[in-house]
Amino acid sequence: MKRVPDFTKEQIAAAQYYASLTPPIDLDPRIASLVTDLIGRVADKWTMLILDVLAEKSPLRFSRLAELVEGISQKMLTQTLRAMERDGLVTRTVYPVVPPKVEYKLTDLGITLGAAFCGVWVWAANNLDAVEKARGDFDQRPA
Amino acid sequence: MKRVPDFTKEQIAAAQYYASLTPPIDLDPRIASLVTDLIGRVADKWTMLILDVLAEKSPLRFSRLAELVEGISQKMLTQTLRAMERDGLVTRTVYPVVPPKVEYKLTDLGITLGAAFCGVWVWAANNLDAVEKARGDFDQRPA
DNA sequence: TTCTATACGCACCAAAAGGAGAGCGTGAAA
DNA sequence: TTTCACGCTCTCCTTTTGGTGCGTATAGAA
Repeated sequence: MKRVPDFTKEQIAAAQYYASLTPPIDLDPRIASLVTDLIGRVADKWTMLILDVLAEKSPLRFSRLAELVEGISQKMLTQTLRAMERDGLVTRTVYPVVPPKVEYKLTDLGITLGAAFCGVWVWAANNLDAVEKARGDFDQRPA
Repeated sequence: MKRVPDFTKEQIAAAQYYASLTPPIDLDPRIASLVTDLIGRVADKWTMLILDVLAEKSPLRFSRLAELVEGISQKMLTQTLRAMERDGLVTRTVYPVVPPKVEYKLTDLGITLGAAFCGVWVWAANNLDAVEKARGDFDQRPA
């Protein structure tokens, strides 16, 4: 995630090769659309970022999360955490003390999703320069 | 992607184990924020779906893409394709014929991004039931 | 001559996302 | 007695997103 695991280029290449060679298994279109929906839900900026900080440090209280997830508003934090809880990605534990104390923690499901996203973080970190260059070239181009 | 490659549970587990054990490499925060932005750009519903169909079939003309990416409007298709082109994920080739013919094709960069997202598709396909169950349980819970 | 196919750009509008800020309950500290 | 901490919720309000429909250029077919 923000910590980039040291997959070697060989490992990444192998994974890509693997994916490219695998014969397509076409899913039941009903399932495919459910998967698509789920991806839409889960491939969300704030979800990814929260997943990231919770993967690094867990459990975390609400206010601590608000500090660590840079730029998130209270509203979005609450909203996203609720959705993640509903999807079974985090647990929410309320301690009946005053002032209130609530702890958030990744479930096993959440951890595996974090691992799955890891590939995208790695890609982004590795290809940042390429993307920036592409953008520069594109913007330079005549209309 | 929509075709689910047959990673075994063991391979996925290995990848997760790998990611969990890797010591954190904290990035330059400036880079981290760029990566975050890039993720936000790229982890978009339509981008992922377009990436998906282009990974399966390429090159594709605009109107063919519009048919294959279910539910996308012309406007969103144009917009997303332009952004992807700018980011260096697809190439756009215009044939000066009439009626116009334009072909879109993934670049190498686009292909590797598709491979990176593959993990998320696999996760979604594998954990669809778990998520649905979690949602059911959550919705059943008393307020 | 009229019609069609193609890949858009543009203007308009409705809906949704998301930010800012106020309020709330309560026990302990000052 | 006032203040503060914490984790929210609720109410505005602005910004963004995204859909719809119309216009356009032009060679060839009918």
